[in-house]
Amino acid sequence: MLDIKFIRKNPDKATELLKKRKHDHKVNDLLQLDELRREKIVAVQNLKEVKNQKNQEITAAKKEGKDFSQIISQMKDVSKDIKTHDNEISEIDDKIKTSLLQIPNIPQDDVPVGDESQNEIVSVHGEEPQFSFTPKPHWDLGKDLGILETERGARMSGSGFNVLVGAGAKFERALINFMLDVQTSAGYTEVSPPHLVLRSTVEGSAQLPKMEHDMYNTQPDDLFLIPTSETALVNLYREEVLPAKNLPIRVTAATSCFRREAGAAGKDTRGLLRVHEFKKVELVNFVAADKSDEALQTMLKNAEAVLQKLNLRYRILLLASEDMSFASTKTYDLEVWSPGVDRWLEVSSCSNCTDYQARRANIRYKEQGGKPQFVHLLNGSGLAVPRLMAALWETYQTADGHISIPEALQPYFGGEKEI
RNA sequence: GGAGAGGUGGCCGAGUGGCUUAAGGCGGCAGAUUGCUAAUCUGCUAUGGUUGGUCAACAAUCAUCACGGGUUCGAAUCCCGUCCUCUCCUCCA
Repeated sequence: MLDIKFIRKNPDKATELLKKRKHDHKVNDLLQLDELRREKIVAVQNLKEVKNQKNQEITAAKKEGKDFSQIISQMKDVSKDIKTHDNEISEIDDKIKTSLLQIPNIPQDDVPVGDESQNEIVSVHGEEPQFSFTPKPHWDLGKDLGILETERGARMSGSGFNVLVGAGAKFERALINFMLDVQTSAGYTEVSPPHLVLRSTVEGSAQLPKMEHDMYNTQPDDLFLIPTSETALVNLYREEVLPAKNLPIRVTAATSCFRREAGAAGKDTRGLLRVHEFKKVELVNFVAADKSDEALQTMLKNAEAVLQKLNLRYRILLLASEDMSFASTKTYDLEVWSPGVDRWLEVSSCSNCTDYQARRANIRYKEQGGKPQFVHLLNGSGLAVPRLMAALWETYQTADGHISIPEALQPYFGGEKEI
């Protein structure tokens, strides 16, 4: 969430910046609540001061054996007033919090304004692969080679679920190990978090209440299946004050991700393009407030490294203000070229969320002798497995319907060169 | 799942209704002293909110003893609920 002090001091600026996201929030209503809250606090604070004084008088009187019944009868009313005010304040607090949670983060100055048609292509890398034949889409390759079972997956779990078999399953495992090795040698610490998390954890990473219907919830314990390991990783240090010398903290995790994708049925869902359960290597950075711009560039390079080592054609997009996720101030997407489906596929999204998530999850850092302040959080994929695998299969397919193993992956594949 | 014990500041640990603006210790910071990497002494030691201020140092004030309710003029302390930790039993990859 945003800092209400920022909104209080710059209401016009805040409104203007949020317009970039097509977010028409009633900032004035929020500020009125804020003012009311402060009035109430001043009032109740004075009452409590009286209460504390009188309590001391009672203590003294009792010690000296004097009568203090009159003070007590005065205090009954004061205490009642305090309770009334406190209740009102906590109601106002709830409203303010709800309001703040509906306000997205503010885009940075160099973010293009508008919807996804305004996304900027920053750069395109690698050559378009050439074929002497018509390249197959990955679902045909997978089916013909017996390594991807979409029908059997759907039979056991419904549409949007698939089964990898034999070399397909091995390919996925090789890819994950490869990507984790790339990121850990780039300085990331590997983490294996839970896949089920508490409601409060999901709230901490800003996915509730907005995303509730996009997530799988389990009963009777009310645990949520993580839609991305970002959910777990961001919460690693919730409610903590980190020593500044420990920063930056860079963590990576390979986890399954679970998404209901409600409303997306039928759209770009074939094969591995959009599934309910998939594996992804995630990158999360906790950095000092003045280091997050730089960290975003580094994180983008970390994600790109995977595509480069696999010799894939890809491009970098700078997302427009309305296309970014709620918490982000600036987001780069990585899209890989997938010749069989003849499309660019999104395999990573790297965002600088500044202090937006940290304020909500209360993650701070502190210089020795300094004051705590909120860390800046960045997250990015490094990368999402199914679409990357689709692009690899399609790019590396051979005329006789096989798939050659990219050189970088061969060590993870027992030295084999072809499926 | 069953039985029991517990949750107090950065850490240890006292505290069974007002004398706690949380004792004492450890650690940390600053200073004093000492002929040396030690000892001793003194002071300081959290977070958040609100108000005042050249919104920066700071000052005042309120809140915070796992969390949320309740009883009371008054709660770290009593009552209820929740969460977590430990021990034993049960179960189990």
